[in-house]
Amino acid sequence: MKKKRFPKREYHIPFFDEQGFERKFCSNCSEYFWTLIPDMETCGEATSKGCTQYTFIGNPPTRKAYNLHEMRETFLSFFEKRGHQRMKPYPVVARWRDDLYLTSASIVDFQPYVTNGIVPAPANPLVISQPCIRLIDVDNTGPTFGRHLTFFEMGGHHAFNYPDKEVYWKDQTVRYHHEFVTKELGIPSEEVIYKEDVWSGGGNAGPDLETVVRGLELATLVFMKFKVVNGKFVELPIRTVDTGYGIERYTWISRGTVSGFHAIYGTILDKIFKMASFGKVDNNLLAEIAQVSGTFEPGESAKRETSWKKVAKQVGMTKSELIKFFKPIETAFAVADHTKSLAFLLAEGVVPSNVQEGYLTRLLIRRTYRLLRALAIEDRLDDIIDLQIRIWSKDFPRLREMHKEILDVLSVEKRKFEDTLKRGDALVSRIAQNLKAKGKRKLPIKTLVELYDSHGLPPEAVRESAMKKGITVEAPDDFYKMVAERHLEAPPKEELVTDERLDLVATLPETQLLYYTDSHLTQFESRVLRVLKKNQVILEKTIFYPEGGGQPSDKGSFEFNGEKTEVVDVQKVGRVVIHTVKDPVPKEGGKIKGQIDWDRRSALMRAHTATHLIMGAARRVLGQHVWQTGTQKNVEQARLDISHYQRLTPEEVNRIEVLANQAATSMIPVETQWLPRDEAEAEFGFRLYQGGAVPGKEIRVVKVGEWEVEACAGTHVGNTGEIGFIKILNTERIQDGIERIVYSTAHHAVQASQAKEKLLRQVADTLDAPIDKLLPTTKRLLKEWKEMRRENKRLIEELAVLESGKSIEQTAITKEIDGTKLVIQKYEPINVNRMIKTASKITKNDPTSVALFYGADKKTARMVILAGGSAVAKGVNASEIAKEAAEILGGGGSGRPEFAQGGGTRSGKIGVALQKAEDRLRKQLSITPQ
RNA sequence: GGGCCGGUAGUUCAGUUCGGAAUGAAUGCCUGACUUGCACUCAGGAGGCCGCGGGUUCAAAUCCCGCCCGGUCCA
Repeated sequence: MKKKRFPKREYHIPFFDEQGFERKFCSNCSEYFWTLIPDMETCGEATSKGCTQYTFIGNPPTRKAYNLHEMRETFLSFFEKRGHQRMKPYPVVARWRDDLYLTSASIVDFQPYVTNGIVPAPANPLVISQPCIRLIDVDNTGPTFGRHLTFFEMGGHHAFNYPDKEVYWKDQTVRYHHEFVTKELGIPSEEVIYKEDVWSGGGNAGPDLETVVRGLELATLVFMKFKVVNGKFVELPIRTVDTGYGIERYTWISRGTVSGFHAIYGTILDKIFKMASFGKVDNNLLAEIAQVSGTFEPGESAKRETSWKKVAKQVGMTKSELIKFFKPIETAFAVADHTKSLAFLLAEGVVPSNVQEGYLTRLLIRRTYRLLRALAIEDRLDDIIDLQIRIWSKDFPRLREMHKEILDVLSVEKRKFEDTLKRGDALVSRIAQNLKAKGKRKLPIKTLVELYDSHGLPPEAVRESAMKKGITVEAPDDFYKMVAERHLEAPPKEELVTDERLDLVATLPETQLLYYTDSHLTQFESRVLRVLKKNQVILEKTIFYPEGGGQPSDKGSFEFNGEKTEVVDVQKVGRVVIHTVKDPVPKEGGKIKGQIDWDRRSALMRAHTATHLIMGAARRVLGQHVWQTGTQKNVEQARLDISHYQRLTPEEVNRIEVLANQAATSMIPVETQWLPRDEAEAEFGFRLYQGGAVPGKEIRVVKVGEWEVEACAGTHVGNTGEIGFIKILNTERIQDGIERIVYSTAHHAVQASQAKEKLLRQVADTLDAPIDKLLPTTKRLLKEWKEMRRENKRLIEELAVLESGKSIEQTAITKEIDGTKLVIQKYEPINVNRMIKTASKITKNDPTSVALFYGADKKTARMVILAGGSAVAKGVNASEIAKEAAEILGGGGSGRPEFAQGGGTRSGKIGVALQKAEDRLRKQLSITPQ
């Protein structure tokens, strides 16, 4: 595949000519780059293709050494002094976006509304140091000595160039960067290389320059100017300067330490080393490896192997020597990084679960746990997280605020994983035991895949357990591909529903939304603007709320020209509200008088506001990690799904219910207002986005006093007092980490309580006990029932003993057939259990006997045949007898030679069946030579 | 949101493929023997709505459908 390239002119800026930069072609990696050194042959980046090595280890090019805090501050104030407004960092969880879970770059903060022009930039130009999490680099964190991290800060200075307002573009961007690294940091100009590249992501693209110093890429200067449409580049109206300065990498290069982790995590890394009892690490050797670590190819395991070999050769070690030395260090590196990611994720209130960012977090926790286990310090996870919180909360105080919750969530999650591993160990042991019993020594690949997919056991864990039982485990290279294949059978269906009505309404004016002007309007008049197919009516204005935000649409009626029609559904398409009506349909241009079903609407409004109250209550009871993950309001009941890391206890539910009702009876006014997006975010924070990402320039903020503030498009009561009464009916676990709360309001809540009371009364009536004695009565009945059952069992046993003795001879027909005693006995009413027990006793007492017991009523006939040991030895086969005799009864039968049963519906034929059984028995005895 | 695995004695699990006695196993518990006592060992015993509700069948822990609960993988 040929690499997409932009022509030279996209990169050729006046600054390069002014300074004497020349464009060169790297003979090694075939990339173009700009440099001040005329005879430079390779690009100067320490890539896996081996263009060069790192030359800053032990020899930093900057004027002084910075720590992370200093480097961030230096970066921010440098740009602040040059006209950029400093922005506060956004959360690492991108709640304002529905296309991303985590903040992976500084530009993410301003997408899509700023970059597509819907919302003006909060400042222009601006500068920010944005904490980012990139789990895509999880495998490369460690082996590349700090080049890859799951957690890093991206320094970004951004400029948004509008058609009518140019801020700055390529030339100035490069000038800023160059000034920063040379003047501010003191790196000599000729040490700075600018590599040409093509950037694309998130549907946008543009040329970019990677800046490289002494082998290490430090920043990427992206000039976002295209939109990718069907694989082609289309010019964007707004051109965005999107720069990414790796604050950690600048810190590293300024210190010249043996790894980036040493530069960023100094004391934390020391402590991890100490916990893992590393002793003295040979830093000279480590530095040697670090210098060539650019060779390390990010990516899958096959490439990794060759990378190890290459690195080993360069430092003059064998591969296994290298691994033995470096593997634990690499693991400690990854631990330092991952635990920082975790601290930030959990501080944002992410709850580990099996969905969305919760799942990513769970994977990271489990991975970290395994790394710690490899170092034999899995019990120190808390201590390390604690260190991270202490160190970084100086710059990010939220970490400190969430300290307790972070550790709580972590301990629950850790316990869950330990349980999984313990269960897994037992399971693998049993499987291994079975394999050994069958004389096998290898675990089948299929089992290995299933253990991972169904039980969450990675191959290493399986190997560990299986080895103890002497079973070997080999994981194929394409193991995870095989896991993926198991999921291929049901490919996720991709539905791309484009509403064709969007085109139809595009030319129409925006519908005036009267339900926002006054949510308590019940009637209105409007002109009919347009009538579409299928009775779809568009008005100038409406009080009908269209379905959205978990709130169903209003219903009601239109009156026009003395006629009346029913409104059955209301949807919002684009900026227009579409009412679906029954017949008759009003005419375009005519007037209608509309009325909504107020009982329905007011119930929905109460439910919606109640949802906000419960949300506020849940957060107060359970903690700051509680977020809304879904909601649905209906007239009779509503539900709210929230993130929480444990099952809700009945006590917690009661407390939530009490708090929510207190909020309701406190008569809190509900205020709604439209605010510019950035203003709303600034005032209320990202907690606004409970219902997920909200589109648009202005967002509607619904504020219930100090209780709860959310961005919400729904209709609400004017005062919480209107809700009256909230009753939580039920809670259930939707996913791991997501609890659903179901509730009703006002008279629906009363009705729901009454329904439960009715049930209770019915139970009481059935048991003929008063309600307040229900519990002891039920307990007593259950106890008695158990006793009776036991007594019944005992009696059958006792009866069997008695009957199998002398007494049976008085009632049963006994026949002597060739030394075998056939005992035929009738049991009515049919009691199979009793037949079996008695027959069993008889054949045990007298092994020469065969018991043929039967019973029949109007509907069915049953037979039980048991043969004693010596009868079986003579050739008696009860199973055959049962089968043949039961056929006559129109049913079937089977069993073993000494025990069988059968039956059928033709109970009238029982006599014939018995005869058949006896015939068969005679035959069995006669054909056996004796 | 989709897939997979599981729910049987207080606990950990066999048994479900192919319907036919839960003589279930281990451990824990109780009683007794041994012992100064404990532990060990031995003998005996108690302990099961086979997750819930339907269906099929002469017969369901087992097959089918629905639900509940837990685990896990993927997006």
